[in-house]
Amino acid sequence: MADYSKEEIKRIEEKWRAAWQQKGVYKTDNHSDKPKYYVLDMFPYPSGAGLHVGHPLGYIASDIVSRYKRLKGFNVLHPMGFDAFGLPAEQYAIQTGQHPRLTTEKNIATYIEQLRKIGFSYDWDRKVETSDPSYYKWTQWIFMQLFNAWYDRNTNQAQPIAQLIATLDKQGNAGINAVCDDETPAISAQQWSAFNTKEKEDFLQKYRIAYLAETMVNWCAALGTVLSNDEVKDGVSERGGYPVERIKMLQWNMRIAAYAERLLNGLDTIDWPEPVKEMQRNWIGKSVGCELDFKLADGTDTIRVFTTRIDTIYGVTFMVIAPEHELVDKITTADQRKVVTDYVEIAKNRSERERMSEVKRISGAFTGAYVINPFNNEKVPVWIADYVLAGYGTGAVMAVPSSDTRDYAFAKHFNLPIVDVLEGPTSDITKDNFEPKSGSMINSGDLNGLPWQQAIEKALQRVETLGIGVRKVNYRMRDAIFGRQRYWGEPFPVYFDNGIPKLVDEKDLPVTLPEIDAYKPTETGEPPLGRAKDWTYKGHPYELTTMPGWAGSSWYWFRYMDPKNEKEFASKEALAYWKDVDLYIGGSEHATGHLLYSRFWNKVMKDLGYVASEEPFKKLINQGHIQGISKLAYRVNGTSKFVSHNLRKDYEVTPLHVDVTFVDGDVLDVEKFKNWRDDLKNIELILEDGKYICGSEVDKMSKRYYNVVNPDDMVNNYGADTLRMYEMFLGPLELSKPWNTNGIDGVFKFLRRFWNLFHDNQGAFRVSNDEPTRDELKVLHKTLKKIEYDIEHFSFNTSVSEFMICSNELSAMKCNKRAVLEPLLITLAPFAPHIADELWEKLGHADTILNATFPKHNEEYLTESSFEYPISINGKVRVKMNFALDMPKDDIEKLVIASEIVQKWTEGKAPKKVIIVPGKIVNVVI
RNA sequence: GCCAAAGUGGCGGAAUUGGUAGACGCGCACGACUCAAAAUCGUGUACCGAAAGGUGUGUGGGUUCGAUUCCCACCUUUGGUACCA
Repeated sequence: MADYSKEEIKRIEEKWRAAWQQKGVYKTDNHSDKPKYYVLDMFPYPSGAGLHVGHPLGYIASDIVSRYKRLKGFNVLHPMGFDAFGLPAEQYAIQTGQHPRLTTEKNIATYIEQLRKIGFSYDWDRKVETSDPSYYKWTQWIFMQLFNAWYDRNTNQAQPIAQLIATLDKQGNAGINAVCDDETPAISAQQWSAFNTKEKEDFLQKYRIAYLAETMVNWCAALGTVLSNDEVKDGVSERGGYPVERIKMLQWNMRIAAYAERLLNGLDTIDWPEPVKEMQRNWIGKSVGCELDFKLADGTDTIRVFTTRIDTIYGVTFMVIAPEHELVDKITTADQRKVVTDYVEIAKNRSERERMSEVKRISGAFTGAYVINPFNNEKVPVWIADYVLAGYGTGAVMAVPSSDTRDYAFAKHFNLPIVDVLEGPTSDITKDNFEPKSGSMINSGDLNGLPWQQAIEKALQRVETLGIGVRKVNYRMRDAIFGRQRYWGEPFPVYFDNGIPKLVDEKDLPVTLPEIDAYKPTETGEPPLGRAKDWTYKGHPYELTTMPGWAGSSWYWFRYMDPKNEKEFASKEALAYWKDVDLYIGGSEHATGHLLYSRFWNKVMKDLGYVASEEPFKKLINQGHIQGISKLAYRVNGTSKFVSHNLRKDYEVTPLHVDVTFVDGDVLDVEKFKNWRDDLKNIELILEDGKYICGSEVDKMSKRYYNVVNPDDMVNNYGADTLRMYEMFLGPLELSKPWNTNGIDGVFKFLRRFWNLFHDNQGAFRVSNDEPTRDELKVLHKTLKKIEYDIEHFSFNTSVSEFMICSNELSAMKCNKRAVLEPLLITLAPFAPHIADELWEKLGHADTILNATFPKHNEEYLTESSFEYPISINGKVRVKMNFALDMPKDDIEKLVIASEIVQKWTEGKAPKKVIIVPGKIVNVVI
């Protein structure tokens, strides 16, 4: 006899997971007549804490879509792998000496077992691990392609470096329109050929997409490595929260800025959440304007500024240059020298963090120099201030205090003149409604009277005619730093021959990580790889930094297409068949990191002819985060006493995170708590009503807060099917929400009720072959329609509701008919695969339900001949009346007006108006 | 500060194009079964009111026969961003 009991669930679920594995039902073929569908999850970093209930949220959703698409006749690729290089394993290695590979492998094994228990339809034969040499061989290979490429603005794509060299041989760099370093000089073919090997390579580095350069980097001393901009949050490292400072260093970089415009335009072609697109747009930060020269009043030099508001040039009352600007020293006058030097010194030593926390503080110094405004020949003073950044534009701005809030604040603070140049209702900077992009020009010579947009164009033309500047587009996005002074990452396929960086031969890939004695920098401050003994290539030293975490994840979706290929990163056929990812599910925290870098690498690989699509991920969905509910106990400061939640106001207390497994509701299990740690053995508790009540707060689910809920426990208690459906039932996929198990019983009961539809009171399987009634068919087809609609719209919480409604209705009808239950079971299979295959087998099918066909709903069963109209009076529903759907409006109106209830409200008078919306509503206006 | 998303019962949430607000589930209450409890099943459950009725989707206004849905202003929460000229 088979109840849907705890024991039976365990038996069923294990039975099917074993059967699926043994039969290889999730193996995906690269050859098929069926249309392809590629569903991808953002692969996890395998942390030591294991999977918590938040991780599977997106995986369950993608698994439902995968299974649904398969039932719909698609050949579905649904792989999983691991982003296995990363800092935590290395930090652990530094502390314990344990090789990060061992930690990582152990964690991956845990993850796989946890994932297996939830019944995902991953094709594990396609698993990738970024730290596996057979994988990072190809990460290195792609790096080599990037090293051997430059960006040609004429064709607007990356080109082989050999082609650039050929041009340099022939004509120097004249006529080359490339994205390259700013200070790249113009050279002739003669100069080029006169270069020695080192000079040639140094010159090429200014063009390569992967290149070495002295750049300002975010140096994190505590982690002993540099970090990319997206790894730094609020001046501290995103992982660990250590301070970060800006220093100059020779580093590997990626010329992602070359792709700024294409990365921006591509956003309009992909189906991604608008907030993510917006974040990428902001990150790219395009601004259109011009650069123009201001001559110094003494005629010695010119200072070039970048502005987007050339229309306001008559309002320029001073100029500001960055403290790091190259002309600071030169133009500063003798009597201002001390002030300026002092200021530069302070600005230099202010850490990034201080600068950020002191955004509101206004500081600066006058250089003593003046420049001439080329439009009106007026003399304006030149200041230095750290609100002007050296790295953006030209590091100099023409200050217009009447239309820029920062310039305004600066002018107010130092008592500098302000000249209004815009006139309009929102053009006054002293008013709250100030809007810089509004109004028409005043006090602006021949620009007077023009709206600001037209004034920009006219002023631009004048700049061009005078030959003092050019139109210019600037991007906020910088090139990405690509090296890390760490051990646990991909080694570069690069060695140094007399200081010249060279690529290893392709046949010598992969360059594997050498074994070292300790996972920290050398005594001389070199990266950990400096410890490797005899680690050379043909007698030359290797590059000692490793690639950043995002290297391996910037192309992994291609590897899944053909994961075992030893000759190519993926075969041409596999790439041609799978093309790109149809659905990508993951967290929005990757908006400006992984998702941008992946688009970048994809575009380079497309330019070089390796892949076909311009964009890697056609549709993206951000799943929300499941937060943890932390439990708090309150230690009375300086004592070994803990006070219960509601009494804590009377004491000075420090909250302590308590392991959530010690707490039932709000009540602390005192014994477990005391036995938790040695320092808690002898504590004294101040109770309320004889209990210790804990406080709660919502935190990230993390080991650190002792609030992690493990999916294994949920699977043991309720089964994987219940866990899967419950996570979907919690609410919309995109929403973040704290984990609580309050509603899980409801989902469990639903599955049992569903099971019971197939069984009699004694638990015997009993399904009848009788013809279903029209009502039963209506329930069935209504459900089929709704479930299909919901899956197509990624609204899984409402599908679970619909299943519940359907099973409630069929239970009430005591329907156990095969013709109804069988199609219903197929629609449930993507959500609850274990119970589905079990019942499918009991229905007499030899093959798994995965190979069934998703049933089509039939509108015929859903059409009604009549409708129960809500009759509202002045918009409030008062009564319901049933009318045939084809009844003429006039007849409905007569019957409604004549009805007792309406008569009561109208008091016999004729209503002002009667609105009848067929099939929807009747509204009587009185 | 700026950009984006979101505010609906005791709780999670539903309402697909402007058309019955609160589906579904949890919780709670009552009832059945039971010596009893658990489990299970059934009934009820936005708020005020005995009822008639009234009030209700963050707040205030507007458009409309009709607004959770559209428009304007504001408040709150969450995420992103940090002087980008």
